[in-house]
Amino acid sequence: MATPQSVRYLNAISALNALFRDGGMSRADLGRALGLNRSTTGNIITDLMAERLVIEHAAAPRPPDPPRVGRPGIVIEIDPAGGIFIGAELGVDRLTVVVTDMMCHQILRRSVPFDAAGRSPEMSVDQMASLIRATMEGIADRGPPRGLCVVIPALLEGGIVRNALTLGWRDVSLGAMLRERMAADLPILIENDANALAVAETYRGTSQRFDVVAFLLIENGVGGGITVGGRLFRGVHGFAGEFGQLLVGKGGYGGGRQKPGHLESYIGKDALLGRYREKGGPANATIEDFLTALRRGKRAARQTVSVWGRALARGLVQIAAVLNPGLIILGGSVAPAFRHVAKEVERTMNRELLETFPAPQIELSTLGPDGAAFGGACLVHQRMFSIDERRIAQADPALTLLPA
Amino acid sequence: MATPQSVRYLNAISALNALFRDGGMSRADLGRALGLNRSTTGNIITDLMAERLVIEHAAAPRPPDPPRVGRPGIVIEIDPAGGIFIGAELGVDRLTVVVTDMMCHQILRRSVPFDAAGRSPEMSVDQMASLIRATMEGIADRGPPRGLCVVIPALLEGGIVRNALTLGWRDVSLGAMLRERMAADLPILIENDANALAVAETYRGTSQRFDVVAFLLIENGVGGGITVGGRLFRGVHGFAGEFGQLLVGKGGYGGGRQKPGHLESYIGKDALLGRYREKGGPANATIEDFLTALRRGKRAARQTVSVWGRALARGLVQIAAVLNPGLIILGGSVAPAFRHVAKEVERTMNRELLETFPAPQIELSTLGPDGAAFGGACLVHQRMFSIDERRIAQADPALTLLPA
DNA sequence: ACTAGTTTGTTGCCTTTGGCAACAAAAAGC
DNA sequence: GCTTTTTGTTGCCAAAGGCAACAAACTAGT
Repeated sequence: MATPQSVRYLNAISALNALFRDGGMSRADLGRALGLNRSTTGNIITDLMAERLVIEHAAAPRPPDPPRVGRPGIVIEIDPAGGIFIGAELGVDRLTVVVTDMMCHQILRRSVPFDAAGRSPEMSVDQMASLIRATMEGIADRGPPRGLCVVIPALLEGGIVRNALTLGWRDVSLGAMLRERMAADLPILIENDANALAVAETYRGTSQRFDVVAFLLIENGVGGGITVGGRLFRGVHGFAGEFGQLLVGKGGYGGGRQKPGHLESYIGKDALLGRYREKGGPANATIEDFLTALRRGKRAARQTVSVWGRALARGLVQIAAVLNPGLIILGGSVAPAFRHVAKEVERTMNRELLETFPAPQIELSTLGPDGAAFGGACLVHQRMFSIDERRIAQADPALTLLPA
Repeated sequence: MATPQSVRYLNAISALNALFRDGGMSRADLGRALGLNRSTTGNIITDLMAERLVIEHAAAPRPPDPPRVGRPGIVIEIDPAGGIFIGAELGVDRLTVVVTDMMCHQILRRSVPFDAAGRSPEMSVDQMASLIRATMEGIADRGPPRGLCVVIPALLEGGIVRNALTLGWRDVSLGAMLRERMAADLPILIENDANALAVAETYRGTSQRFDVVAFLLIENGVGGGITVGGRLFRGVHGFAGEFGQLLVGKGGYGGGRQKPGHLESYIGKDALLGRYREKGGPANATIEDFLTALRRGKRAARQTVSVWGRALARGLVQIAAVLNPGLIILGGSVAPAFRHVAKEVERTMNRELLETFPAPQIELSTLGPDGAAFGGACLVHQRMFSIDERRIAQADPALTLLPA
């Protein structure tokens, strides 16, 4: 169902996105960009200002690079103090909170060491909640929190942690636990780490160069996320993009927890280091040691990375064949090894794919260790800037977020 | 940009879809289903009747099963004579045309033998065009043609046939050729056969039981199509779902054209029959012969299908891991072999996928040899019943299709 | 310095759309 | 036959966008 009010909602969201994407501009320019009348645009801006979503740029900057004739417009921009978005990552050994402003620029981060194995889920969530609260203190001037997204390395199903191998959690009602501990009107999302990173990447390269992008996260385990038009593709149960389960052979080097044949057991950290040892690498080498050895051209590392690259290429071919993405981004602590096999991997992909089939571009993630938490903030931001089908059906003119 | 007229467009499309999905009903019932006022619903129906899209059911049927008190409503339904949709398949050895009514029910089909190898693309398209024209004769009483979709076993890119191995076509501007030969105002689509079959399946089981469905087409080559919410997922270049390129091993039984390791070279018809011969099957066995031998429990066939099933299972695992579909449908002339390995395949999938990962349901396609052409008709139908973003931006109140 | 020309933001009026209330019509139940 | 219930239609209202007009603010040229 749509009502005359739905039109305003749709146009307001479009206006907000145009300002987010293309930066501040005058009402007249915005109207032209959206194909709306100046008067209509003016009304929309009035509404958005009432919601503290946009603001008139105080000191109108005087240098119009191509000198434009006529009365200069008042620049409208996303209100930097219109609110904040909070992303929080609950990792195996670290809690990280990232706060972004309305432009989704990071304005604050906190990170503390953490030992998931040593405490119950309840205690972990308590610690996370107090870290979030502590982080929010002192930035009340940036406006109200518009939402929170907790990111966790786990298979999720509707706010419930089905299985978090690295944390040792099973069937934990994380959503309900967070709801109890946070303000009642705060929208709360929960997301898988690979998915959050995938969204973070589309926010980084704001250009959104490709409609379909796959993100491959290579740590101990191997996960992934798929974005279509910048939004997550989740599959029926939310498990799409679990690339670790791709079959790339019959064996693998998993340490028992991983299934033989899985991409995970070929290119994951455990597998890589296991094979490294086998080839003569030091017994207790870390991934950083391995990468250093690679840069120095050590033989054991070179041999190891070559096998690693072949398995990776096979996995990437599978992803390309199914999704036809424009870009595949590699992330996680193991991903930097790709530099040393890039040419080989690309050659393999072009060989294995049909000649008429365009192979995707492969890139390394440029996100740092806060990437997942930042992705969480992006997800809440995205939610606010996206059209909510349910809102179209309402005659409610308020543009505020729905409760989670 | 949205205007007050966009609201009418959105609501009219919703009404049309409700009538298509749930069958005829009164204005009052429709209004309740959509959450719209009775008066608004009445206005929308007036508009739709003017477009010959819906009609008042002539003889109001008198048996209200749960006897309802009050004035009985006039049943509104999709106008069966409101127009026709044409799907046409250009196969290797057959031309098929299927015509459906506004409810997307097949009302006519024609199929003639054809020899693609023996003639130029121009001649082939000529023959197809005259078959379509001949089919349309004599059904003018069903209303105007609302669109045509030509289905072809090829890699397509924006109306251009990039590569049709089985037809021997390369870089043929099929779209332009059809445009020349058909009425200027007829919307024309061109689609890959596997994609058309995928859409046909979602139209068959109108229930649309799952949001994400993968269709695997197993003929000589192996292709596929992916639907999300009933609509095709195409990837950046329109090549998503090219499952034939999945890597399931190192060898395979391709006849030179197929690449080693590809799913295609393991489970395609050529590969299957090649392996069948190797295991002692008759030298010139057809796929039908093979399936008969299977039903009769012949040893060579049983051994062959067992290997075939293992490769298939590996391919299905890849699809499940990437897409997390609720259902994978197997189609094509080789698909019936699945019955003999169903249990084994499902066991393998459950073994290879993580326990928390829900394996998709696997089913055999129930579409007959006209399935692809029918899918073409479905695609045009779907196009008319879907919201066109471009239309929202227009203040044009007419609901007719855009030119292709 | 001054005028002409251009662009901006706002205001009033019109059209389209959906919601609401009222009404006659048509059926069931008593 | 009368009451009750439901349907489809008809005015009237509010909300939204388009259009035209206007004052304001700035550039360019004289």
